Amino acid sequence: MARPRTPILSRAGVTRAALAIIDADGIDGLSTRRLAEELGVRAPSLYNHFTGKDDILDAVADLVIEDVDIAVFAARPWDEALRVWARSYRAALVAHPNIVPFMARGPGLRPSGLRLADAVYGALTEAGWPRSQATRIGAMMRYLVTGSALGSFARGFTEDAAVYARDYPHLDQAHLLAGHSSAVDDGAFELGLESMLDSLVRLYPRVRLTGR
Amino acid sequence: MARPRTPILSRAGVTRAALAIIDADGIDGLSTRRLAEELGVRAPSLYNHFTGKDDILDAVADLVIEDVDIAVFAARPWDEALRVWARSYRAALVAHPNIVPFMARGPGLRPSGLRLADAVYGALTEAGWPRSQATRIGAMMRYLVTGSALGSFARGFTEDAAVYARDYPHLDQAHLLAGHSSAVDDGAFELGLESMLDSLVRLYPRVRLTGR
DNA sequence: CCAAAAAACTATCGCTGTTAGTTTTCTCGC
DNA sequence: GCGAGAAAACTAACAGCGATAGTTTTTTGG
Repeated sequence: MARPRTPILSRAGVTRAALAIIDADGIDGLSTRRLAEELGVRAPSLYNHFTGKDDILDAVADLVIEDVDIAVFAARPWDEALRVWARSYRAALVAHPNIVPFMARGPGLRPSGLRLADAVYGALTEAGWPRSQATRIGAMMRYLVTGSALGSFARGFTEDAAVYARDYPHLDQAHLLAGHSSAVDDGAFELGLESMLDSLVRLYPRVRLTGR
Repeated sequence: MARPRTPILSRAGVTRAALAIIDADGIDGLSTRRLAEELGVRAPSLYNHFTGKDDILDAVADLVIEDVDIAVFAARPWDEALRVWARSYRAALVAHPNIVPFMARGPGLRPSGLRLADAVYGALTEAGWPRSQATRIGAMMRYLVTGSALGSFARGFTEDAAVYARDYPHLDQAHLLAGHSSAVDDGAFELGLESMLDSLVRLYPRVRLTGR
């Protein structure tokens, strides 16, 4: 087959198919050949639409981030908006957990990531936060969101509980139930989120417009 | 060469060499052949000491985590110990940033990771925190530490500032200087750490021994 | 209408992690 | 002290990976 009358591939279609594979089989399940096959095409054809695999993964990351609610910054006070935004950010990542390690690794210059940073920073400075603090706050919340989306704490405790109990006396059944892992991540995220917001609200009057 | 009179490889030696490669060239720079060459050996010999590449990476992760100070939990009050531990945890990761994405990805059952979890959980419950809260607190702090160690926020803004300025009006020079990135990460981490500790100290009297 | 770009292809490259099977050396039980 | 078996290196090889070069056909634009 040479060039078809109507194109088989498109960036959007390839990106959606890649996300579906990643959701189903993890990031290692995505190979260019597998992706191409799913799309009824041979692997090198992908290079007519993407510069390489990283380009595809960047597009997938952007697709996931598009679901984050940044409009809330225009509609609510800064603290309330931060809460809504952080929860929506986390929800978008948790919906596609297998892509998170890639997003955590190569952060840089994806358009939707920059849109996120710009929205948070703009809203905070507009509310009167000093610029340096606004940067820190955005970064701090990002750490919590990505950290909890990686879901790193409780996962892995799935095996036989007795194995651990012998060597690590304080870790008991509560930790070891695989079913509890997402509840732990949820609770830890909410605890962190409210702790941060609490401190920020308390800090706000002292810092507003004073340039720190 | 068949079996040598004195073994060339050891788990510790391979692990150290692997960490050195990762520190120098990132996680993608580590291949079994490259690692073997560095050790004066052929790649398959590694499989006499490790079950596979993941086994090597697990060992590297353990090696890095060994530097985290968990003894402090026996010597200081819980809140002060948490602060020291979190900073030491972060410092250990920041010293080897290239391994962090791997550690964030596969968290599970590495011995030193479990030792960490056990120490935090034990110290907090001993101080009177309810078990469920102790779990959440440990996870929450882990999110902050790993998130900030990924250093994901400011990195990537290294290119020409003008490119961004056009599309993202709120992101200005302050963000774009590559040299500022680690300062941002430091500041955001400290802000998050103190926010969390502040809230926990405030929560403590209400929650102690009451079972939440 | 023709040249150039676009979008598919085949063939292939070098690299990866890993396995199989071989050889030699060390270690341990009798 | 010796024989069996484990241990630790090796060579050879496999399948799969991302990516490139070059080909063919179709669409598009001046």
